[in-house]
Amino acid sequence: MPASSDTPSSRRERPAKPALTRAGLVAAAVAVMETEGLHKVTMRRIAQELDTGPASLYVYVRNAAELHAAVLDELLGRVEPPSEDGTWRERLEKVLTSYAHLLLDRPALARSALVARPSGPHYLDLIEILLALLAEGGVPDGQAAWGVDVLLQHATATAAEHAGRTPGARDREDWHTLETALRDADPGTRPRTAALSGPLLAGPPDARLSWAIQALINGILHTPTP
Amino acid sequence: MPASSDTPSSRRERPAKPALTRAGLVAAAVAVMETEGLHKVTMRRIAQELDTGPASLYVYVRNAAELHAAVLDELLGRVEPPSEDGTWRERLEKVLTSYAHLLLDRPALARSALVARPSGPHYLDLIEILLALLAEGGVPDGQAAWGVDVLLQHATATAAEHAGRTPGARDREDWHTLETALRDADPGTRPRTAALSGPLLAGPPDARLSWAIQALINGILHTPTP
DNA sequence: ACCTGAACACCGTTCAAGT
DNA sequence: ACCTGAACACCGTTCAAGT
Repeated sequence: MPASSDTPSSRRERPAKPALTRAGLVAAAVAVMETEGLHKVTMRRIAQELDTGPASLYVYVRNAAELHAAVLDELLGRVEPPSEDGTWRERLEKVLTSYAHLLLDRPALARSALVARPSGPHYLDLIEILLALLAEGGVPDGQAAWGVDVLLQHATATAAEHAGRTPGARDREDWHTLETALRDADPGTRPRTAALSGPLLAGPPDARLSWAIQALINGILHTPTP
Repeated sequence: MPASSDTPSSRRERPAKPALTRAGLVAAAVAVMETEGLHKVTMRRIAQELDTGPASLYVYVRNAAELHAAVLDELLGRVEPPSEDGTWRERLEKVLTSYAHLLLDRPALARSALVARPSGPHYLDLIEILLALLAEGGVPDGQAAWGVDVLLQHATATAAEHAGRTPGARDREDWHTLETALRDADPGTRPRTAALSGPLLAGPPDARLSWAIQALINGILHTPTP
């Protein structure tokens, strides 16, 4: 620990540049993500945060994508573990909802989770938890294995999808465009869309997520693998 | 028009720079995407293709994301319409499979489809088709409306997910990392994962997609909306 | 081994100026 | 109105050189 030779708060109160480690790098990246969003988690920005040049980071991380993946896994550590009481279905829904909300609050991370192939320890923990709950519900092994993928994929995609809907977001317009396109569908050429524009757009995200999770569970439970 | 003082096919046979239009811009973008991939569809690259500067494109398109969305919608026009024969389930699966394969062949586009909020005419056509098929199957309106979202989301996410698995891909490693992480799961700490690592990884993409679509349909069919 | 300054090869977007 | 050169403010990654 070389953080020794400093007189009490010398130059500008900076806490004596700690040695660079992978953990420190990831921690800095998480901090920047929480305060400024994932789009600021760039090699250059994090390097600056750590008082070095971008080239230095490549000692600990293969590329920028790997850094984003590490940030994601860090966050996955905050998924709430299954509660003690309730049916397996309720507990399963709770875990997935907790996961979804984590991402719902971090739009850009949700989008990156969809595109990255997570493989960190916290992601593996999450898979184990979901498999255990499905086993508890008596879901056959093969269906459980394939089902976990579908469940996580849906929760992630939903978070990424609704991420743009928040007040201050850049891409609110995209939503508005789709909304009006559906609402203004011509009953002549697109009758079903016109008739269902209400339900297509209706429902708070939470209600839709909850319904989708239950529908997914029902499907997984009742559809044998080949 | 300063392109006048040319003798028949002067300088390098270039076919007399056609007037710029939105359609021409999108066509150029689609061409570049098909030949070089979406990551080459940048404002600068397309501008170069059209013999102009990047600033000129902003007359027809608000930003790069809108250009990508236009390319996506163009491609959605190639989804196969439902066949005449077969049950509604079979026809529904075929449409979704056709959609998924379109994206499976274009990794980067699949990823962008997941993150963009499509609202083009071809996307609306697709929604109409899916709603009609679900109606034919007797799926209640509310469930059909919410179900369409889940079905499209799954097909898109699956395409994006398996996109990286192709031979020449950059991110093959991501897959390999997850694969070995699952296969090497410690039976002590992650027993379910260790036991199911086979099924978790098994199955050709087509079989998994087909199973998931059927599971989704079953779930949608048997889960009433609130 | 670890670290880094500097460079390479790109981006998207804006804006003042031209036609 | 439409178009554009040039600039602004960024990127990721590599590499030769330093310690």
